[in-house]
Amino acid sequence: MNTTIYDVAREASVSMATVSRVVNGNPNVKPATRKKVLNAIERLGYRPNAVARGLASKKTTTVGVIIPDISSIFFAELARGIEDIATMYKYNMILCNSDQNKEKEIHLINTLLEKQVDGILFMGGEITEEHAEQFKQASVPVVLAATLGEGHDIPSVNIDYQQAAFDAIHELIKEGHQQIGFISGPLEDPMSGLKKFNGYKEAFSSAGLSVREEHVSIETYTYDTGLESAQQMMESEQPPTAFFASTDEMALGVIHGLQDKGFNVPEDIEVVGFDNTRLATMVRPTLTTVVQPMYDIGAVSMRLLTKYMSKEDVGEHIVELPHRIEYRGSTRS
Amino acid sequence: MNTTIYDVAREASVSMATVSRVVNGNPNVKPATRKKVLNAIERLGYRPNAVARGLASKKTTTVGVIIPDISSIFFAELARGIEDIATMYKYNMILCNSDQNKEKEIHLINTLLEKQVDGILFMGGEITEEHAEQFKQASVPVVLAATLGEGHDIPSVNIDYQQAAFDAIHELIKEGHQQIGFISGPLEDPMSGLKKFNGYKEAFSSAGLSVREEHVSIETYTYDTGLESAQQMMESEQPPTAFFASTDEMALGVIHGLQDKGFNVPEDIEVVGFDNTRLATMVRPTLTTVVQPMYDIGAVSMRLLTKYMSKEDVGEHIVELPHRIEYRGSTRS
DNA sequence: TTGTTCCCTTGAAACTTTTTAAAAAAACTA
DNA sequence: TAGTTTTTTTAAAAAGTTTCAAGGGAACAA
Repeated sequence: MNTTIYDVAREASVSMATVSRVVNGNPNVKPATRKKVLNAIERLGYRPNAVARGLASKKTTTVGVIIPDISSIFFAELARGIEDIATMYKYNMILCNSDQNKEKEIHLINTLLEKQVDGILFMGGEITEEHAEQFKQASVPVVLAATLGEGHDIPSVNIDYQQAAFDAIHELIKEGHQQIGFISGPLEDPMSGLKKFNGYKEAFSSAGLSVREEHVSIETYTYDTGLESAQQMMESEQPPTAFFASTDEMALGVIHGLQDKGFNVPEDIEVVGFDNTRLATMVRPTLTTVVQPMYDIGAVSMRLLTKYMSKEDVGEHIVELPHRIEYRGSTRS
Repeated sequence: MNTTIYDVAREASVSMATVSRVVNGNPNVKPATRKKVLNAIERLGYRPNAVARGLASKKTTTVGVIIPDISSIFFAELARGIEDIATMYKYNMILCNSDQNKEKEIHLINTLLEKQVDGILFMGGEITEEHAEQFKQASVPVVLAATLGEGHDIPSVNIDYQQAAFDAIHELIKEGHQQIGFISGPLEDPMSGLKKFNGYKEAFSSAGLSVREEHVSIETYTYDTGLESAQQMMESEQPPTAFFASTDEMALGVIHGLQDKGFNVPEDIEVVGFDNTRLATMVRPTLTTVVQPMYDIGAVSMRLLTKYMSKEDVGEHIVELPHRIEYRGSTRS
């Protein structure tokens, strides 16, 4: 049997309430008493029971984190940002993989609420009505990280994906490219898919160019897709002279697909990625990419959540972090 | 205020005990009563409070996972294996980053025990006396994943790192190499450092060769170190004709370092990595590497932990999973 | 038909460990 | 010495689980 606050109280001949005060650093304790209690704690090797504390105080100092896939380099980096800030504010995190599966997501939200987490940090694809409904009823704050909650007025931290994609494509067009391959996964993912595609289209139309359907690949967000799609597009009648990929991993695929077919990057064809994961410098040529500050998004969203949890005043609920383009070897400029 | 089991009891005009039985699937409840209770639960939108349940039952269905760095591609993959199995057995995981810092590790163990986790899955570098002491006093089972607990008799799941490194080096020697660069981080890390270095030395001595000091780089486990160390070694009087790197990330560094200096891989120089992370196929040439089944190590170790937690019989406490070499483009054979 | 036994359900109450509000005691001040 | 203030204690509350006992029938024997 573990020693409880009650044992400590007896050992120090005080009441449990006093022990509780000492443990929680409440200043209304006479120094002599505090010392007595501290000694007893030491002697008995007392370790407070956070579950009982949670029940009594209705605070668990634990947050729930729902993430599509922790083994993805992108989300892993985000998670690290989250955890660092959580630790800083003395929270622990229960981490759950959802695979962006709606059933799982809803189920996880419920599990986390049962466990009485003090807040939820959600990463995912689409936020449906049902999601929004769950969040509304949640009784604890919810923050979205790298996830768009458009039209649902849910606190979130993102960059402007459309603008970011626009900037990248715009830059390529400015360099003289007219045929630019767009390599992406499903558009149902608003952040990785739709927004970037919109940015792509916007850049084209604002330059008076029209999008060629055969230069748009909407498959899966994988290296292999990047590789295959790029090769396929190079077979088309009017092959692209540059590529934009939704993720760095896809961009690596594109580069290798091109190299395998004998093209030189960036001399023959330029390639731009998205995210600036560690992969970007682990490829030859190194990858020019749109910088999405993953770690910061995680950190900022967690910080936002801590504010909600301690009922601090929050300025803007919808945070948009800055983005930029990091020029490396896969482009000429 | 949330609805409690008490509210449900009143609504269904039964006692809390009966509600508890229904919620927990206890069969000793008349179907009619069960239905009444289920209806009441539905009507009130009752959601059991896992904290109260944890206090009463002394089980939290939560495990603690201590990991050096979740943003590392290697550990992220392991974590995914852990979480999948945890989910399968209805556990959640509290994930904590330790940065392999001993103070942090000890502190995290204590925090997790305070939170009354049902078990701990530990990943780290060295297991010191103090670690072993903590684990012994822990009152809940502890399993090491991809972490050596030599001499401490702690359950663990690993591959035979020394043998694996031996196999790789042995193979290179068999192909005629006599000068083989060894690129590693600190040897304090038993698994990534020491064991592999021992395998390297063993392979050399068993072939009657002697290790050249200038062909051994012990720096940090990073891409940049791989890159720089490889380049440096190529300057040495008798440059290596092959490289073995402790991690895939370092191996990528090696390959790019060599390529940047104008060497061809594998024609001029062969390179072998370790781990078989997703990186291995995201480089040109693709990377020949020792396969360490990260996902499986995570999954198996979590499964082992579930057995301990439910007091099942466990056969072998120290599990050693098989390894093999995956031949790809960075070697000639 | 009545009495006894046994099983199935159910409820009452104890228990889990801590926080916290209210009350009491102690210490200090004027 | 009365009045404050500070410190400490008492006891309730948090939301469940679990043990034990008892009620209600059913089945069976007499």
